[in-house]
Order: sequence, then C-alpha cells, then structure tokens
Amino acid sequence: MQTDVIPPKSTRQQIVAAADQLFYEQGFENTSFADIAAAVNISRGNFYYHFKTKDDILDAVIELRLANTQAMLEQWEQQGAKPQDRIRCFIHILITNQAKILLYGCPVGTLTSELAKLNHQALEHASEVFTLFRVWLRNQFQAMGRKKDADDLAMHVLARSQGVATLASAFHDEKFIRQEVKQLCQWLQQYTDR
Amino acid sequence: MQTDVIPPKSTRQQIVAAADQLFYEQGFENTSFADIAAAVNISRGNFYYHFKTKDDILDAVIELRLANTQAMLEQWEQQGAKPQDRIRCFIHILITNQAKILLYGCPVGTLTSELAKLNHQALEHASEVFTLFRVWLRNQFQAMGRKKDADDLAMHVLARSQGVATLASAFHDEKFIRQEVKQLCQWLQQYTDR
DNA sequence: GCCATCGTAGGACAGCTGTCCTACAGTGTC
DNA sequence: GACACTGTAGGACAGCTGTCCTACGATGGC
Repeated sequence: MQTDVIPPKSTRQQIVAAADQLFYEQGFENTSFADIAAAVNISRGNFYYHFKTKDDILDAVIELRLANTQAMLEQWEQQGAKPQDRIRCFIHILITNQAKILLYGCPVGTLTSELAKLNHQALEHASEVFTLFRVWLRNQFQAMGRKKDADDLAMHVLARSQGVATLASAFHDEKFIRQEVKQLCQWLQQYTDR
Repeated sequence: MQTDVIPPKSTRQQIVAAADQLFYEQGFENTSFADIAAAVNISRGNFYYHFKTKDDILDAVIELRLANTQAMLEQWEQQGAKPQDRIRCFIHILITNQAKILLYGCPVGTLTSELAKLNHQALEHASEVFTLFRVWLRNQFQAMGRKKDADDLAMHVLARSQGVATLASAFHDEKFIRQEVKQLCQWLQQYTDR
C-alpha cells in the first residue's frame, strides 16, 4: 500500500491560500500585500514575480473558491442518496462552519457585498460562486420533480442561508443558526413527501 | 398659514449626512476623510474641529441611522392599522429602496459585516439598528397573539430580508426582490388569519 | 475699540499602500 | 566554465491615509 505523498505547496499556491483566508477574515480592501507576505513568510517585493496586481490575486482567490466549491458539490452528490438529502448537506454548512460564520459571516456573500461597494469589476467573477450553488440546487429540485420553479426554490434556499449568516454574525447568535437550519429543513420537507 | 422654514444644516450635520451616504455606497474603510470633505466642500484639516477621529464620525453616523430608523418605525406604527399591515410596511422597504439595494445591498447588514471583519468595536453599536427592527417586529408579532415565538418570528423576517438584499445585489436581480417579497407576505398571512 | 470664541483653511507629519526595479542565489544545460 | 532561467530579497517610489498644529477671518459681548 502506497502512502500518499503530500506535494509541497508552491509559493504561488501558498500566497493564494493565505489571501483566501485573509480576504475572508479581514476583507479584500483591508488586507494588504504586507499582510499576505507576512502570512507566507516571503518578502513583499517578491509578490510582483507571482502577481502583477492585487486584482490578479483576487482573481486567483476566486478561482480557488470556485474549484473548492465545485469539489464540495461533487462530494455532496455522492454523499446524499436522494436530492433532498443533498440539499440538506448544503443547509448544514451553516452548522459545519458556524464558528467562522459567527465571526466573519458567509465568505461568498460578504465578498460580493464588498466588491459591489468598491464598484470592482471582479464582482461578476465572485458571483459565479453563488451561481455554482444556484445551479446545483436547481438541479436537485428538478430531480425532485419541480420543473417550473426549481430555480426559484434554489434562490430561496440561497437567500435564507445568506440571511442566517448575516444576522448570526451581527448578533453572535449560535442558537439562531441551529433554529433556522431546523426550520429550513422542515420547509424542505414539504417538497419531498408526496 | 406659516410656511415651514427649513433650518440650514450645520456643518457637522452635513458631514454626518455625507458620511452616512458614502459609508453605505463605498464602505466605511474605503471612504476617506478626503472623500467626505469633498462631498461637503470643506477643507480636510477642518475635520479635526468637528470629529477627533474617523471612529467618531462612524459613531455619529450610527446615531443618525438609529434616529432615522426609530422615526421610520414610529411612522409605520401610525400608518398601519393592524400589526400585520405594519410588518408589511417593513417587508416593503425592500421594494421602496430596491434601486439602492441592487447596487449596495442593505445598509445595516453590509455595515455590520464590514465591522465584523475589521474587528471594530463599533460593531455592537451598529447592530443596535438591527435590534431596533427586531424589537419592533417582535412587538407586532406579540400584538398578533404570538406570545412565545414573537422574537423568533421577528428574527426570521429580518433574516429573510437580509438574504434577499444580499442576493439581489450580487445578481442585480430586481425580479427576485419582488418575488421574495410576495412570498414573505404570503408567509406572514398564515399568522394573521385565524 | 478690545477681547474671547467659534469655525475654517492650509499644510505638516509619519506611516502605510500598491507598484515596480535591480541585484543575487540556486539550478540545470550546453 | 559560460550561460540562461527561476525564484527570491530588499528597497525605491509616488501617492494616499488619519491625525494634528497653527494661523486667520467672522462674530458678538463688553
């Protein structure tokens, strides 16, 4: 049996991973090159070799998030037997990631909000993460027989999750997350038993 | 009949009003003293006379928002005959302010999100705007006879509204707002007819 | 007319920002 | 040994940030 050899992360990968985390925890605008450099332990000037501008890093971070999201969705696809089980996987990230959500909100929602205010061209790119979830949820609802309103239902689930993350973070309220997750699962139930 | 004399706004009031708008449209961190000074047409150095630090301006802006929110709630109190009518007033701000929401999201939610990431001490102060809505909504639900779960219902309405604002802004989707507002009103209906 | 107060203008200040340049260590190729 | 290439370090650069200081005009009280 061959043990998996973990390949050493390239500097570029390390930069993107550190930026991903810092953009989430501190915000994009509020995170400086110096912050990322310190996290990766490389000199600040050296950045220029890997990324020409800060926006390039942002694009790379979004690409990373898109890839990670895609991988997560495929995992749920195998994990859940029925579509409603898979949607429950989605709803439960609120609980899985609740510690971070209480501190920093939803990574997707808070980034798009910030980029919207900055009038940043990367907003559409960042919104693609939402689209990934949206399309995937839509497919699940379609598999449950909702032909006409699958997309509406997908958007509804997305919006509810966003709202929960925002308020839980503002009030530091963990109980509220559990409560709303439960309600959302009950809401989902009405579409499954027939 | 005496015509109302509009009192000329003091410089301080002008600063706070301009900061209020800019913090909403550009974000707190991304708005500089220079931006506000330009909007009010005063010299940058002159700020120090009115506000010692940027955080002082933020506090003043939050105070202004608290006062404006309070006034709005009192207006709804008189406007709506029944509690459910008043709650509908709240839900309908999503449509009233939809142009700005599509561009910048919800002013309350996006500010608290940003302050949470900045680890800013004013986060709790900013969250009081949410609390204002929360308590008011709770009172309405209590008036509708929901004794035990009035606060849960209030939080639920708040969260749904937040989610709608976030997604509408990310996707620039006006139709989605109308659709979710309609659903939310239908949801509200179940608690009113008995 | 003198004085104190209020509000403003202009600019100094250190520190940080993103960007960019140059120099150099390490590696592999011919 | 000469050379090219990759990746890194260090620092220069102009511009902006929040903060703070000083000087001055306007106003009103005595």
